[in-house]
Amino acid sequence: MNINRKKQIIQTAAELFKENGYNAVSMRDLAEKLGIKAASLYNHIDSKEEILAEIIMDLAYSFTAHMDEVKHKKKSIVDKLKEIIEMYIDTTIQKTDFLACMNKEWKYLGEQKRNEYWELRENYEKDFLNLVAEGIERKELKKCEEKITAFSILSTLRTLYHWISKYDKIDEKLLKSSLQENLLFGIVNQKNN
Amino acid sequence: MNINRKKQIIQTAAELFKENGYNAVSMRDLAEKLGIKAASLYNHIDSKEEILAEIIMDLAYSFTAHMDEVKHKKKSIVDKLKEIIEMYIDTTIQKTDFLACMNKEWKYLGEQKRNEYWELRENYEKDFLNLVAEGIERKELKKCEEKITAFSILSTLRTLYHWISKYDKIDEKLLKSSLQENLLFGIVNQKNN
DNA sequence: AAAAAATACTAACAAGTGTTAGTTTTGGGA
DNA sequence: TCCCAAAACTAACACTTGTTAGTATTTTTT
Repeated sequence: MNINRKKQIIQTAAELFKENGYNAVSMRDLAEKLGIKAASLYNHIDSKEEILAEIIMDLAYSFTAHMDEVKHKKKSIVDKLKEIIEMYIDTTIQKTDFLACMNKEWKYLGEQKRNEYWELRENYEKDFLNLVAEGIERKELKKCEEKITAFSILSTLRTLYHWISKYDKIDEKLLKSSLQENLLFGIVNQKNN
Repeated sequence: MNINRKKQIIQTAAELFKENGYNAVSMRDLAEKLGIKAASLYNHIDSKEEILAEIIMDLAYSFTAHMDEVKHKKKSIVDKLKEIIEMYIDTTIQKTDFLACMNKEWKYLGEQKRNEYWELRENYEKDFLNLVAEGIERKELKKCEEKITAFSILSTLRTLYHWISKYDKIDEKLLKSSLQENLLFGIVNQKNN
């Protein structure tokens, strides 16, 4: 069992799932893109569902790990938020297909993995929410509806893959600084008011 | 042919599509939720694809219509953006299921409708982008990467349905003002810097 | 070069898909 | 009450789905 072949299958599956959605991609589609027959896939993987789990779960854990790392750092809340944004952008650029699958196809994980994933996701959101709340307490952030604020930033980050795959050339630094500026400081020129 | 029955089918389909995705919902699933057999659906609709088109196309045109209306108004850019945000929130609240289908299932429209939809969507984005660009010109908005800014706001609006269906009680006014504040003026308390 | 292991293949399965044809039931207007 | 259209039904179709069994081929190890 060649592990590289398995990785290749998963990578190819991620591309297809991102483009067409998990349910619209058949094992025969996947096999064809790899130049083999569908049945041959089963020498390397157990099921279609397993492929999706392989795509999603590691990535989900890496987000959790990063959040756990950041939240205990001795930094301002604004800097923590910046770091989270930066990490999300990095991951989106480096693992576009995997991230797209995670954020739009997780519903099709088998029940067990889906629950596991969901817990990670909920905790990530809670941690994010807590950061916002703490930022308000410390008066680093304006008073605001924490849930709405958290949602709005996470929405942008989670769908970033959509825009990134539209353009083939991305100025990573520009993207990071622009997004941080927009999400944290807004877009209205307040000097003129 | 009772037109109310057709509307009922489309509404029920929208709920299912939003929840499980177009491809994961079979005509038998849809029929069952309506208390009939799958074949009976075809007394009211021509195909599964038609249902999706009925869900999406009207809504897409209403967004285009609203944008056409707003962009020629004599208002500040900030107020135009506020109005667009407000309209998006209204629609998300009133037609949650339809909007969810539009924003996450449009890929499964038949080729013709898909192209038609795509054009509307691209034009909407272009108009939005132009508003941002004009705002910068007029110095109402800060200098920024217009594309990134436009993307970031539209992302939030497009995935709002996701959050709204999580909570059953929404303070509409609060949601509108909070989101406008966050998206346009940012979240960082700049008085303290 | 022989043996073993990995990976491809063909063929087929049971179940599920959207849809059609033909028939029965339902319900409101003459 | 009879009629007719609307809308439900049963049965079946052709096709696609994920997956398995069994076999051939290729690659690696000895």
